[in-house]
Amino acid sequence: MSGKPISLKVLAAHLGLTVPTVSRALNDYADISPSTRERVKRAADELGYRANQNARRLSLGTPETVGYLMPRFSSAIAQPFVAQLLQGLGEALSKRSWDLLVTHADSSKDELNQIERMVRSGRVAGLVISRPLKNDPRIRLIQDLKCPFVVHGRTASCDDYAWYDVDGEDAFITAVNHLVGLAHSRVAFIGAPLQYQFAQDRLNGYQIAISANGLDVDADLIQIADFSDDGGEIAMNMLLDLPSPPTAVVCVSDTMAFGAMAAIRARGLIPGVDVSVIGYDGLKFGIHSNPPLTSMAQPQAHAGRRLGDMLLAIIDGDDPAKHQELQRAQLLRRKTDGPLNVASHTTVSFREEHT
Amino acid sequence: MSGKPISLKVLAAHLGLTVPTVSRALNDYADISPSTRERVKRAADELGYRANQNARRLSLGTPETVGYLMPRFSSAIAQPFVAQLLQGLGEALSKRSWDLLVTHADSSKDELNQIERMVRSGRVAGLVISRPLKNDPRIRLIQDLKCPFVVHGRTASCDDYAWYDVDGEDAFITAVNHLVGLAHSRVAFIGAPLQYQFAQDRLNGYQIAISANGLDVDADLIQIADFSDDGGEIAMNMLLDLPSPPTAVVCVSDTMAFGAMAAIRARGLIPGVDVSVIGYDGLKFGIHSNPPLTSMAQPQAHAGRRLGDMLLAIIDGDDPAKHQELQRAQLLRRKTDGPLNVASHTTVSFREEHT
DNA sequence: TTGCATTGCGAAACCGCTTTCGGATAGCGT
DNA sequence: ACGCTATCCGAAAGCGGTTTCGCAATGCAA
Repeated sequence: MSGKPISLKVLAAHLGLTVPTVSRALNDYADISPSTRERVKRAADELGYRANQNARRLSLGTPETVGYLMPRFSSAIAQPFVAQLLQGLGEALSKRSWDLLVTHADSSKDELNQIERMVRSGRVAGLVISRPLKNDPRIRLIQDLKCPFVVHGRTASCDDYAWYDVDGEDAFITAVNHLVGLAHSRVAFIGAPLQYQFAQDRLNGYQIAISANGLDVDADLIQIADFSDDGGEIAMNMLLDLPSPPTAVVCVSDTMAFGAMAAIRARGLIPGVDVSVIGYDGLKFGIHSNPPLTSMAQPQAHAGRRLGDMLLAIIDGDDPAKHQELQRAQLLRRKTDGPLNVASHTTVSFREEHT
Repeated sequence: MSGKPISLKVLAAHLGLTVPTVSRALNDYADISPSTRERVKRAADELGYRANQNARRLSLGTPETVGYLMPRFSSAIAQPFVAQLLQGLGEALSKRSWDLLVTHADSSKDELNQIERMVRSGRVAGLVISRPLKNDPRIRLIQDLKCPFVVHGRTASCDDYAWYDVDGEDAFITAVNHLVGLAHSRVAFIGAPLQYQFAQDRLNGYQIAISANGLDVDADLIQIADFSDDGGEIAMNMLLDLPSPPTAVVCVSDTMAFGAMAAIRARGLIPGVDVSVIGYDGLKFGIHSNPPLTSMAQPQAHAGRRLGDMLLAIIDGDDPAKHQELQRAQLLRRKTDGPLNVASHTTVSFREEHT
């Protein structure tokens, strides 16, 4: 079980057979007698033979590997989903013993170069990308390269490729409806730059739900900021400085929601009492925030598994357009969604009159 | 720039040269005239030639790839460091355009099988593993396989291989000293199962510091639990149920500390006021916990970079034993380390007298 | 016994690239 | 004119597998 890898050649010599025969025996070809097939397999086991994958893949013409491009984060806090996604992806791929290659790029340009190299050099048979922009250059490039891929998320036009996404529009309708049901009428939105499609989808859901509930879509209540906790904090401060501040806010991510809560607490207000907050991601950490964050939850490991399965199917020849999955997010109630607090509402109005 | 990859053969035909000549031109061999070398490189650029890596690696005899084994987590909350570590690893490897393979195993047995397959099949030229046990079977296996590797962490005897670790003993001495400096005399320890070397190291630091400060090492104040937030909560409850509970506690991870804080708050006590808490990891999220968690911080991306550099050096032939790095953790003060609170101390004593 | 299909394996070619080796051409001195 | 050394490139072999093809040995029927 130790030492240097053993090649097919020495295995064959050991058995008194030729290399191709042993190869076919191991791969269950019909033209090898059952007896020698068994003999070969037993010997392979005993010697601990493992086919050299570089040779095998060269011959097969496929790398049996897919690549994952780690998203470039503005804030380190946003990364917890990566490990779970990778785990799910790995599970799906390991069913066929494919490999998972992970890369990270510092700039968008780097990223495009990396993609081009990975596929043209035959390193990967498919790609998974996360968090696409509305019009994502990576997708165009990968399509040009005719490389199978799946997108974790969607772009503005997403009819001709495979994707797995959580329905952000639906989730924000759910979130807003929930808050309106708690008697809130001034519900704000804290979003990320709209170049990200997910940011746009969630904003759409927000606006749809606001209108559907007979409320006004007040542009002041829509704050777009950096996709980070700091961004959330800044956005929330803008909202609280409004003449007529919101009594509830929905945020495009838990991370931004954490920042928003910091801003709320900094003014002596209590998230979930004075201002309700709903995040998005359902991070486990939310249990430990102050107070525990209500959020729209989504299963990341499941996303990884689905993405892996879809990609393999497409590599096998499936039509990518047939593989489009929209998952619904679940409202995960913790402690930051509360009924409209009339007292703090008037306090706010009071403050408003004196500024 | 599009379509199917272009092979060396068609490049050569395009140039009216032979395959080996083109290959050597691209690889800067001296026996190729500068003029044809330039001509070849220009043509390669224009046609977007990329050497097929499977072929190249087969010929070279090295996969130019290293593998990372994702740790198996008892709790999904424990994963945030993975993304940063991978990012750092990727950076180090990309300097030589090596690849990073990531795998995940469900069981320890699976993990050993995966390791064995990865190295014997020539998929990776080296391995990185995280969080070793005191006597980790993975390390023995990898050594048997004669595969270069680096460990993120250490085992009980760690003289003969390469590792990068944060000095947990030192960190806990720092943490305990800090708390004692705040007048705490009953400082507890919340730890993970001692099969993990890091858990042992941190416990050692705790015990050393307690003794060095002239305090008694009280076995009741040492709680070992599952390495998760729930574990931390259970452990803290045990401590608070003690006849004479601690006024401060150090935890082997931020995650466990979050759980501990939940237990503290559940009793109407305030972390950092009634009971001080110091975590370990310095997670960004700690800013948003209730209250913000004081922690022993360590830079994970830096760890990844160093691990990558070390592994490459070892693959190049360096003596693994020469590559052993101990990083110091920094005390990151936030809000859970406070001076001994006499009021709550007596409250506790009061409670104690009446049970 | 001959004839014919089956069975079971070896021979050869190939995947795309690298590297060693040898030979043709050019450049130089004499 | 000759020989000699450099210079530059082509020929061939090899990395470790897979796959197509063909042939020898066996089985069976006639």
